[in-house]
This record gives sequence, C-alpha cells and structure tokens, in this order.
Amino acid sequence: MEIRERSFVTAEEVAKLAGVSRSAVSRTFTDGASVSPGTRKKVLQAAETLGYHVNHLARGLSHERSNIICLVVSDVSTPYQAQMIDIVTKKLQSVGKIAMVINTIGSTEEVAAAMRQTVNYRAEAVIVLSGTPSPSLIATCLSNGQRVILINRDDQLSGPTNIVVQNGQAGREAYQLLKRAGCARIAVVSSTAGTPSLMARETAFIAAAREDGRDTQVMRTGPTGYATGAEAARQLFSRTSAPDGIFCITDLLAMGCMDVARDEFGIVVPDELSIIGFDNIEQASWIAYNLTTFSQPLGAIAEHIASLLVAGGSSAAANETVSFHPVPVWRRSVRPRMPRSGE
Amino acid sequence: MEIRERSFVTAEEVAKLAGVSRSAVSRTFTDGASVSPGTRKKVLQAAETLGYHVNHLARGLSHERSNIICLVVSDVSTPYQAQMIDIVTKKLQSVGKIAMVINTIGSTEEVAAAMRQTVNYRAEAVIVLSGTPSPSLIATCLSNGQRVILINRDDQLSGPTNIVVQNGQAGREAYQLLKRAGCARIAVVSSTAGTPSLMARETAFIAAAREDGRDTQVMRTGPTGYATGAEAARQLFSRTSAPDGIFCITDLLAMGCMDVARDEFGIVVPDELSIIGFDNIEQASWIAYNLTTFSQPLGAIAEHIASLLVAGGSSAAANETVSFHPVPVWRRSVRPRMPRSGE
DNA sequence: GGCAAAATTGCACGCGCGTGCAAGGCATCG
DNA sequence: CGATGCCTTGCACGCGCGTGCAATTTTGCC
Repeated sequence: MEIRERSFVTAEEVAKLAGVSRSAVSRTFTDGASVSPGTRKKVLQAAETLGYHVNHLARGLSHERSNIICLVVSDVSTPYQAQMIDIVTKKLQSVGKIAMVINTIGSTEEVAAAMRQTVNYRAEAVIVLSGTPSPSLIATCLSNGQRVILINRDDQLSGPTNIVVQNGQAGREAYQLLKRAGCARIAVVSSTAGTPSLMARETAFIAAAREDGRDTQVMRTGPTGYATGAEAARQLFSRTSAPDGIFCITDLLAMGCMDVARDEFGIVVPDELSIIGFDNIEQASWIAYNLTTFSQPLGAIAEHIASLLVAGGSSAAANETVSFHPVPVWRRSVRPRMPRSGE
Repeated sequence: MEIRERSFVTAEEVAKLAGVSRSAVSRTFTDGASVSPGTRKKVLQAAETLGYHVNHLARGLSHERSNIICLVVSDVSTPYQAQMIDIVTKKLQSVGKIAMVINTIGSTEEVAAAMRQTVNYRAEAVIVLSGTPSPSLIATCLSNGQRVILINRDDQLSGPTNIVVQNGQAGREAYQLLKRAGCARIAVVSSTAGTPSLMARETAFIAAAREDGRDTQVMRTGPTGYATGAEAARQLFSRTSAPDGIFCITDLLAMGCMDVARDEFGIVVPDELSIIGFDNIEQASWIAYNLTTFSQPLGAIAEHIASLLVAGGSSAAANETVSFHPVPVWRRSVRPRMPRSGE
C-alpha cells in the first residue's frame, strides 16, 4: 500500500484498470443500477487494489442528497447534550447519514456564520438541539428548502418538524410526587435561560401547586448548571422558611442544590429535603445523588428522527409536532410516602 | 422571503440578476480574487436578495480543500470526551473549518464503514479521539493522502501527527502526592480498556512506588467509568489491608471509588483515604467530590490542532509527536502534608 | 436456428464552482 | 498626446460523479 502524495483515486482510473467504461464503475457503486455480475466483480477488484472510494462531494453535487445532517448544538460538554449527541450520531450513522456538528457559541454573528455552513454544505436536514439560533436564522434554512427538525424548542414557525417532550405534564407530576412525600414548603429551582421547555416545566409545577392551594418559591439565579443550583440552595436555606421539597428543572441544578444543602447546611436528603430533577443524566444514578428525576426517551426520539429522514421529505409530514412522554425515574432523593400528617 | 420548493440558488442566477458574468460572482466570494468594488457591490446585493450561498460541495470538488474535518470519537457522553468535542469543534469553527463526527461504536465492520466516510467526504484531516479504530483503518486514511492527527494514542505509525500528554510524568507525580500525604497502603484503580495513555499512567505510578520500595495493589475490573470505580472500591475495602491512598487513572473511576468508600464503608475522605483522579472533568470540582486530579490542557491541544490545520499539510510537520503537560489541580481529596510519622 | 425482448454498456451531458488565459479598460508617465 | 503597465472581466475548461439515451449484447422462446 504505497503512500501517494497526490490525493485520491478517481473512478476513471478504476475503469481503466478494470477495462470497462467509467459508467460501469459508477453503476457498480450506485444502488439499483444495472451491471452484470462479471463487470461488477472486475470493478470491485480494481477498486480494491487501487483503494478507490466514491467521492460523496461530487455525488451530492448533482444528486441533491448530500447525506449530511447538521446538528446544531450548544453546551456540548453538558451531560444531557452530550448524551443526545451520542445517541443521535449513532442513529444517523446506522441509517447511512453522517453528522456535522455546529457549535453555536459566541456572538450572534458567529452563530449566524456557523448556521450558514448548514446550507453551504447542502445539508439534507438540520437538527436543532440548541436554543441559541434565533428563529430568523432557522427561517433562512427553511427558505433554502432545507428540512429542519427542532428538538424541545417552541418557535411558532411553519415548516420545521417539532419534537418535544411533555414538559408540562412532568412538571405537574413532579408536584404530585413532592406532595405525596409530605412536603409542606415547596420551591422550584429554575434558571435565567428561559428556554420554552424549561419554562414549561417551571410554570406547570407552580400551577399545580397553586391549584392545590400552595405557594411556591422560585429561584432563578443564573444559567442551567451546577453552580446555579448551588447558589439557589445557598439563598433558599438562608431564609427563615427553608423548603422541604424542591423541583429542579434540570438534574445539574438538582445536584448543585443537594450538595450545598448537605455540605453547607447539614440537611439530610431525603429525610429533611425531597428533591427532584429532570433529564436523568448519568450522574443522577451515582451513589452520591441517587436522584429521583424524569427521563427523556432519547432513544425513541432518535428513532423518530431517523424515520423522518429516511422517509424522505414528503411534505405531508412537514410542520408537524410530535411529543414524547418523560417517564419518572424513582430513586432515593424523595422521601417515601409519609402518612404522618393525616391529610 | 418566499419558500421555494426547489433547492438552492446558483451563482448563475445571481450573475444574471446582477448583470455580470458568473465568474464575477465566483470571484466575489473567493478570497484574494480580483473584483472591482462596483461589481462586488452589485453581486453582493443580488446574492442577498436571492439568498445565495456558495455550494461548498462544488467548491471542494475541484479545489481539494473540503474544509471538512472528521472527528473520530467514542463514548461521546463521557464528560471528558464531551468536553474535548466541545472545545475542538469550537476551535475548528473559529478557523473556518467544520467538524464531522464519526461515532465509532459497534462491530468492527461498522467502525470500518464509518471510517470510510472520512475519505468519502474527502476530509482535510481526521482527528482521532477514540481508541477504537484499528491502526489498519488509520493506515487506510493515510494511504489516501489524508492528514491524520492522533490524540492520546500510541500507534507506531509513520504519517500521523501525534498529540499526547505526559501520562507517565503525571503518574509519578501522583505517587509523590500520595506519599507526601503520608499514605502507607497504596492502590491504583485502572481499567481493562488498556489504552496506551491509560496504561502509561498506571505503570508509571507503580514504577514510582516500587522505586520507593512500596508495593501497589492494582484493580482492573471493567471499562473506564463510574461503575468500575465503584466495583474496585468494593473489592479493595473488603480486604484485610484496605488502602489509604488511591490513584485512579480517570476521574470517573475516582468518583465511583469515593462514593462506595464513603457510602458503603463509612470511610472519610481525605482523613482516612486520599484519592487522586485524572482529567479534571467538571464533576471533579463538585462539592461532593472536590477531587484532586490532573488537568489536561485541552485548550492548548485544540490550539495546536488548529495551528496544524491552518499551516497546511506541509510535510515537514508530519509524523511528529507533540506532548503536553498535565497540570495537577489541588482540591480536598488528598490529605494535606502530614508530618506525623517522622519519616 | 431465428427473432423479439430484456439486459448491459458506452457516450455525452450536466451538477456548481474556481481559475488560467486572453481581451479589454483605465490610469500613469514620458 | 501616445505608449506602457496594471486592473478587471468574460470565456472556457475541468473537478468526479450520476444518468438518460441509444447502441450493443445476451437471453428467452418458438
């Protein structure tokens, strides 16, 4: 296997070696094309010895299908996002697509430039996992005839397919869990991010509490992460009426919250404090946390994405919204049902 | 902004609207080409109203530079890998490249198929963050004239650029840290993964201990993750001589280890057990762990990768190995220097 | 064996773009 | 004013591939 300085093998060279026309080579590597078994074999062998690989750039040039799927992401290092990327990229590969990742960080201009790449490479579809790109940027993709799939966003755009999880339902369920645990002083730890899906969890939780005649303290001290949860706990437990039941709209928030409650205030979980998270990231199952939380059905979501892509861009499916149920994951951060106050 | 069903705007259409030749359009969007300010302006305006975007597929077809960089990754959901992906993708974007991610999971065949994509899309370079693809697959990329950058691997291949961190040095340093903390019964928690960089940490640590006249217990009960660390701790602390100083070759291992030691054996860190990790993942700074560890200079590594890529494929730089120093990060999981045994 | 139908093959074109080359326009200088 | 040089522009070609169309070969059938 000699190392040649100059680039790649072309179909022409393979054809010459195999003693056939270049069309034959092309057809050999095209599904559903008509080649006799004989030439096919000759071509494959020549390709093997030469180290030929079809140039997908050239193929996509005329054939419209680049097979490239753009993943628009932010906070890649976050456990939830990382898991999402992991699952989606695997799934895409298994159906013969390939993922390009666009990391939407930085100024609005940078994000716009990054989003432009999406159409520069004629991506078959754009999957938006990030809240960052503005609706107008997404509209740009749409107006270029690209397929857009929005995950857990809430833009009221016509065109993209929306995939959401029932955040509201989970928020209400979280309240019921805390109520059954006998919690009397309820709080919700949210963030200043203000993503629709995050807001839905928060507001549904608060609404459920209000309907039940209870007030809820709300903390919103920063972005959605461990540090914000920690800060929220510091403020919550410095007050006179510290909560005994907290719903954190994210696992990371819950973990920051728990750590501070335990380490800085000596609070015992779940005896003195029940706490619920959201996302079921891997750390939630760690012994130190053992966090009761809600699991997003990432596998099913990825499956659905794949089915959308292989089905092709039939306009029938466009502009539809599919929603999935987050399922509660029981662990030990919520006190078992307490019949103490004969309520 | 009307939604047109049919695909994308071409340079030809822009040219017609602007009243210039297609070449002028092309030159307008090509750096260093010669266009008069007048035509440039006309072209830009026409492009704007039409929503024109250069087709990078076609551009890369002739120009050899696809601007695509393939990231070969496994265990994407792991904090270390996720952080790496985050930093690298950002850096690539900032120098005008774009990342394709290849998730090397599954059977050898699947991995091979995924790696083939690398050359199918004529990637400018392949960055391997994963231990999975065999050297022969990497050789395939090389023989196709692709640039390959190996991170923390140890394949003895001529051709790729290697980027490594001084794992051995860190391993020795870890031993010194534990020794100074007054640890007497030393253990190292490793994994069955057997990656060169992981092995280097382990063996250097053991060697340093041996040179100092000390024996080391070694645990290798599974892959590199939390569960393996937990299992290792269960075995270590069930024995008659439980360790009082542990070096875990990965932060995740250390966290599993700590949690089990504390929760199942009531051991107090760092009073009764000093523990050191490696990678400095975000969780290491969490209150529950406060883990002393080693930080890989990810920023510098990404910077170096970028510099390699923009410098172009000058053969001078090929087949070189660059190494970075992991720096110790002091936290509270190691007992402060104890002068108790007047050693 | 002869003929029609089916399968295979080669040719040529187009996908969208970058760029060398030559022609034309303009300014600068003698 | 004329000559010389530079800047700009258009033309045409090639990048590697898929594919319709027509020519050719093979197959199937009587």
